[in-house]
Amino acid sequence: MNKEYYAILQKNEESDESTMLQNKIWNQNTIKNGNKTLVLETIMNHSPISRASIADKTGLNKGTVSSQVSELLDEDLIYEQGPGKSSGGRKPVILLFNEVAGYSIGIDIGVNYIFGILTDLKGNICQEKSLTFNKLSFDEIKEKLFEIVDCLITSAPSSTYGIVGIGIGVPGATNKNGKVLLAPNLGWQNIDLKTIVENRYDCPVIIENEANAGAYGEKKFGTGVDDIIYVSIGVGIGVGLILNGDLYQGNDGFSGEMGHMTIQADGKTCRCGNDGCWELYASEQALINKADQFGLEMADENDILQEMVGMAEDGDQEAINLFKTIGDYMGVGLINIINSFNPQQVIIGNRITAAKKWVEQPLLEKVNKNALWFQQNHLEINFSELSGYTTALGVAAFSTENFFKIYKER
Amino acid sequence: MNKEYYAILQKNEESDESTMLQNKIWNQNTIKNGNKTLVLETIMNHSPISRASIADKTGLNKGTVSSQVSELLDEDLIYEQGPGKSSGGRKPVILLFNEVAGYSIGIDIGVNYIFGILTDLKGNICQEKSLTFNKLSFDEIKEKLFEIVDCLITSAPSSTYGIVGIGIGVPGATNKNGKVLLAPNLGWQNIDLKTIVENRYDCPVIIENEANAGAYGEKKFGTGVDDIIYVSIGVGIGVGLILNGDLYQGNDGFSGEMGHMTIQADGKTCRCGNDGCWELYASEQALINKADQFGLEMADENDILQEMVGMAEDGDQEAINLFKTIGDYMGVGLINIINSFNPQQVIIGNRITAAKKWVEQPLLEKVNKNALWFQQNHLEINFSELSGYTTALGVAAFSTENFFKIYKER
DNA sequence: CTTTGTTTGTCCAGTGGATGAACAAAGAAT
DNA sequence: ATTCTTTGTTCATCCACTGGACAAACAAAG
Repeated sequence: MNKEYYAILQKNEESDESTMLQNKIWNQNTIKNGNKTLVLETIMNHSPISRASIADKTGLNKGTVSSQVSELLDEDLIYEQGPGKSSGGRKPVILLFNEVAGYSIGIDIGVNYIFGILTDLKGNICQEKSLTFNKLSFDEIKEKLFEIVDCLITSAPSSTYGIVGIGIGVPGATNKNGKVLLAPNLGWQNIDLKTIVENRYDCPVIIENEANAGAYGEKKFGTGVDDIIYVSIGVGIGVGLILNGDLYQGNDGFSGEMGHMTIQADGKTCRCGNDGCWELYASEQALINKADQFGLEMADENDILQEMVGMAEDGDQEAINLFKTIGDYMGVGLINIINSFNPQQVIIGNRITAAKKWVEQPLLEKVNKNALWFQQNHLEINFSELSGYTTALGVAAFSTENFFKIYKER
Repeated sequence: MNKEYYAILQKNEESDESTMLQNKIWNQNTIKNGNKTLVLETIMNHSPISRASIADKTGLNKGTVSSQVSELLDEDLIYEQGPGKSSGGRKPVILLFNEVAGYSIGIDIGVNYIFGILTDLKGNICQEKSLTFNKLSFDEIKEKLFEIVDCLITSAPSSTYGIVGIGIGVPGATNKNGKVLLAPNLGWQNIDLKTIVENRYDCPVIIENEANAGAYGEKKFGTGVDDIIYVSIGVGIGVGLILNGDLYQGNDGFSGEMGHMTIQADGKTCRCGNDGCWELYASEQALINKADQFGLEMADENDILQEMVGMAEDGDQEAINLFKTIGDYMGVGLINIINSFNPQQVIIGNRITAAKKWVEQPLLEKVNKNALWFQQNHLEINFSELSGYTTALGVAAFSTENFFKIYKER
């Protein structure tokens, strides 16, 4: 099987040499766009705010701010709310970010569901739509996907910029060109999803791994710190890395495959060919492997977690102990992550959050006891609070960000 | 012992809140400095080069290039070599980077040695000086350090900018303010090395962890790819991370403590308190722990590696097998690193390179067999070829870079 | 109600840097 | 010897920011 994958991925070599990046030169345009972006960001982050306060906060000249604000008003990215409270002089004119100047679509494709949201430019959810399925082919899933996107597009209010982008998160490895190289749990291999979707809809499309999207979502809508590790634990384990404030994707886009990190060198062999992989001990796989001990040998793999949570809720001590063991092993992998990255925040997301009640304590105890002391100084370990929305919000935010990036570089 | 460390590090909390970064505004000065730097970098990377070629390559206007070149000549950062070969018209004037306009000092402080180099602005080594010692106090080491720096400064030819900076690499955890928080093998705790050195010499001082410095050295003087993991294996294991072309230091500067990554969850307990740490199996510690089996129980810890290498050289099968086992375990940790970071290059450095002959094959086999296939597509695994110079070159390059950074922001 | 001082936002001449075109110098090709 | 190329400088022009002047709007004090 591995050889097969290798062949698929080899085929996928694309000559990236063409991207010989032109050294960026600096001219009046650079400075104008830079300052315009600065003004826009100041308004986004500090509204309600007046022209005078922007000048004060950024250090820009009042005249400069005035002219940039005037252009932003023309472009409908901001609007004037009216006079604010005076502080002893002329009343300021309050400026606000016009978050409904455009809309973004975020799609989370799971193993047995598709979940889509429509957000405004600030990330507020305006509409959501989901459906579940079971073992569909790619073409069938594609139809479902189109159905959801169509529905979300239709529901979007009319706006200056319309749908600024579609972001799609998938449970698998994606490359920088928007191809899904491998999504084992969906049975996808080497699918050029970006092109397929872009051909149907007339807007930029971004394809991203589910854990990376989740990490970005947590960065955008969480506490906003700069070094965040998002650990997505479901049937497998994927990790999204926000380092120095940016998503780190790796040389080919395959970073964060920490489910296949060895934590038990002489342990059982994983389907990936390695021994003692973390996800054998700390993901749903650990539950699935013990399913028969709980009389669940006939259940669908996708249901076992829920069944076990039910049993634990009912006080089944064996189920609770199994969760405790899993929490302990989760801790082992998290220690590796913490010692490697010295992050400010580790966020655990995806389906395992359903078992938070039983895994959290053992996990925290393990980390607390065994991670290097100085790593724990400014460290937070949380379970995701965006619940099922993390991935969809993340990819939607990706698309919005991309829209502004294009705007900035114009 | 851990509690003790904790206290030390707790005390070290400094209010970083003051660093409320003023949003950077864009004005004519930004654009001028930006273009000037662009011209300088083009000359550094593509010399010999003429004004016309610079304009061509960068996209800048010929007039702009001319005026920037004129300033750079005034500042002595470049010089005119004379006329070059004509390609059918007027002969170009060849410009070259003036690498001897200043000098940088790089110091590598090891467990039982200090090694210092003097480099020009391009990183060419002009002078080196080293000495070894055994179990000295900090104050004694400090004196030795000053002695070496004094000697290097004296040996520097006179130049426009003189000594542009001193970089020091230490085997321990450093924070962003140049304090050595913890260097267990030197017995140092919470030492403000940067201030101490800066008070004696009138130039910027940079303190960096030895593995981070090594990573930077490999980036600067190696193939120059963007995602490099430098694995420094000596008595412990430290890792330096170059991600997206920049050093990643972590939230507090403690990234890369992968020596304490669990690879055997039920393994032996490490001095750090965790179980099954990588460095117990894949560093000199694995040798030291078996020293008595080879009749080396009386040897100094620092000499055991060399002794064992000698035995292996002489064909001692048991020693060779031990190295093979270590190579195999090195592979286990490298797999974790590769699956986590999807790097382009992994470089193994520090003392273990002495055993390359025996550890390399087992290591490569292990990685080849057990790392995810698609991670191996564009992956290189090398042993450092800068040998003992890696760390010193890295910190010297840090200092040079810092000089140019200050120059740019001026 | 009037006066005074403050705050907000606009306007405009001035400054600094990039640009394009013209130009001179120097050399190759025919 | 003539023509075409290439290189590097000069200069008028353009463009964005800056600082200061200014008017409008307002609060507070008398």
